[in-house]
Amino acid sequence: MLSLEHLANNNLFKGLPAGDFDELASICQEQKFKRGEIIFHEGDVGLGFYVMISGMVKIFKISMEGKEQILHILKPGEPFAEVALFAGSSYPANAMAIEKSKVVFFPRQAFSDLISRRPSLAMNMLATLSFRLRQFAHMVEAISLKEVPGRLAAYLLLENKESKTKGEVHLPITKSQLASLLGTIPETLSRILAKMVKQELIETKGATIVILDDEGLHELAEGEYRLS
Amino acid sequence: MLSLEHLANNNLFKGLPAGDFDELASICQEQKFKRGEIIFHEGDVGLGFYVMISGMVKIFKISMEGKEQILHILKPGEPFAEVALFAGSSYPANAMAIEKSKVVFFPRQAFSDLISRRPSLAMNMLATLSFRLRQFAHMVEAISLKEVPGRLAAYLLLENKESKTKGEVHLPITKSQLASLLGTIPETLSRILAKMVKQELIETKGATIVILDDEGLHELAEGEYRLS
DNA sequence: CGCTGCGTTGAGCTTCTTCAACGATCGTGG
DNA sequence: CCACGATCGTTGAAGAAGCTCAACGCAGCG
Repeated sequence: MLSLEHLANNNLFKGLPAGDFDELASICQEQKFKRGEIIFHEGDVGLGFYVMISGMVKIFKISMEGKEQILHILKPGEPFAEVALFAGSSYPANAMAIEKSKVVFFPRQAFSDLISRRPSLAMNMLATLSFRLRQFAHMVEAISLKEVPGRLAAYLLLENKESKTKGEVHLPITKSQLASLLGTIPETLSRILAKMVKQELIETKGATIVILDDEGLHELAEGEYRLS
Repeated sequence: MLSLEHLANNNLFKGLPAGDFDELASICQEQKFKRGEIIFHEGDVGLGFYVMISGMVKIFKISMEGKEQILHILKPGEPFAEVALFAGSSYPANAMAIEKSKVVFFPRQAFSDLISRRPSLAMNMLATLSFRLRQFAHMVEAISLKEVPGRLAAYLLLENKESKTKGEVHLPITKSQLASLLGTIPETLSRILAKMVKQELIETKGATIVILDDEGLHELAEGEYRLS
């Protein structure tokens, strides 16, 4: 039996009767992954879904030529691979731990049973999926309609908004991974960071980025301005 | 009161007790839109969601410079704008009728009540959203990892698979709209179609495209081949 | 200490977009 | 029924953004 206190605060399980946690605990199992370990491949049969406990996981696609596009970076508390539960039965992308990670795995059938008995759980899951859809719509817009400087600016502003240290963004992932998340390659990202520094929009200290010109970044992100 | 026979066959409502249809009919309303009419704008408060009855609707984003990216093309039977029901309250993109269209509108609260009382409806909605997430993952992959010829080839093969007339694809939308759906512009699409014709992968007769080399298109779509 | 992965920079090239012009098609109103 | 305008589609030439390839510095870790 597994301690699921972490999960009680989780958005997905909010409002769930206490008794149900025991039932959940009896059907789920903890799994650990080392940095770089694959959790599942695209196309694998989806036997269940996961909730992050600690560490960090990336969901990504990879092309024939080896270029990678990260779809999500998952942090503690977030569920992933829920899609395989409700539509089709295979995972739509790959998942890899990008640091040592601990996750909880919920087998498909047992969870599906519970969800159909618990309207609040179903509603929470609907909210989760809807949120994901929003993120995806945003991602498609960014990749298709904005140039790399705009995407980077939007990313920095978003990270800054969610960070405690206003004005200083601590990149949670390597710059190579960030490039892949933004739909570009490390070389391009590096050049654009350099340009932003030269234009005094930001300063870089390794993995920390200091935001000097918040308004300038907003204009870049909105496409009102360019980094010529 | 509205006749909802069309909806009984709808995936979303499959398995719903007959009595619930009366309840649904009492809360929903029919709406008509002319070609080119806006159904809602991105950011509008989402008062409910829609199901297509007839016609065709596009969901799209638009950039500062006016470039458009189509996220979905909706055909009869498909629901849209469900996201606004469950997460946030605003529509995440714009919707426009691209032909004369009829839709049914379901107000938020009434539908939300019903869904929390009907597990099967909740499960169907989860399946719908999950399917959308898959589509989006696929779209991000295509736009980010494939070049335009690859995306076009993938589109043609998909349309052909879902069409009755094997080997002949009837484009359901204009080529300009198709360009926007594929994340490019009409000029580029036109040039690539011309190249594909020259390489005898396809033939074009207006809005009909004849597939001459199915395997060649597959190789293009998978990135194993290029249209040099 | 050396290896490996990360990050940076330069040069050249490919793909795609932009801008412009023009032909074809379609729907509509006279 | 024809004529007109609007939209759509095509093609050319030029330019820009980003990618590829290559080289190299650097840091962390075994």
